[in-house]
Amino acid sequence: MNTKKFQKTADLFQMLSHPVRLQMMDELRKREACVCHLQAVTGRPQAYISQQLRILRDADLVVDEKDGQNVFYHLRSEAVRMLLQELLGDADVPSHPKDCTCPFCSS
Amino acid sequence: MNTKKFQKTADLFQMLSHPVRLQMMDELRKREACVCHLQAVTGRPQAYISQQLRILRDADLVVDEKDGQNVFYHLRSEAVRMLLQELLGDADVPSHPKDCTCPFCSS
DNA sequence: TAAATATATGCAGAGAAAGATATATATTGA
DNA sequence: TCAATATATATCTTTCTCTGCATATATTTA
Repeated sequence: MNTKKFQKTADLFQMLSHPVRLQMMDELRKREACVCHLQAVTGRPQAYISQQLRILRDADLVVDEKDGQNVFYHLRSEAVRMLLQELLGDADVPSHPKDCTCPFCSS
Repeated sequence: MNTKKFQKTADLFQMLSHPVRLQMMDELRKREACVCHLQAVTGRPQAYISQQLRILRDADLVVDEKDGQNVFYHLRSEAVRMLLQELLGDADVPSHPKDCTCPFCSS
């Protein structure tokens, strides 16, 4: 059935139709980031970020990579990166929130 | 606030995260189409199609143009057309359902 | 003019899905 | 042990989706 093709595409759009997930992915296209960084950037609690990351991981939109204490996430799909590029414009420089203790922010 | 940028983009994705609306837009990128054509293509009742078209119209994704008895819709945003191109592939030839009485199908 | 057709719109209700929040526990590494 | 993270669960609220039905309007045709 052709319906499946549209359903699959609709599911992808569903993943992306979420302001916080979008903000997280926008941050991720600047540079890989750990949970605490995304916490600081979005102002959301850790459990919330973890939940959204799991949703993104289950949808194959991000990949995680453990490095010592931290788990760093980065975008997986080049197509999604291009989508974000088209709709959000060029990637900004990475945020540098004061209340983030990740290696990037504390250095 | 930056939140608005993500919200706006999320709203666009929300519009697109709907299989029937996607199917309708997929048909529209092949050729302009009237309500009855989209009815035949999707197998949905007229009121349903009109409702979804209004949602798409309110989101500036489609434009309507009256021609005699029929109202023809076409895609408005080139960016959305490119999105569909990227995610759904090349546009197919227009559908030609038997139970459609529109000028294109009855000729 | 009367009837048929195409379309738009509104409303109501039911069910499903999504979102936010809080909490508790487990794992792992420094 | 502490800090970072993952995961599970529960609840509450909101939004979406679909359907059905009724109606209004404009246009075309008989």
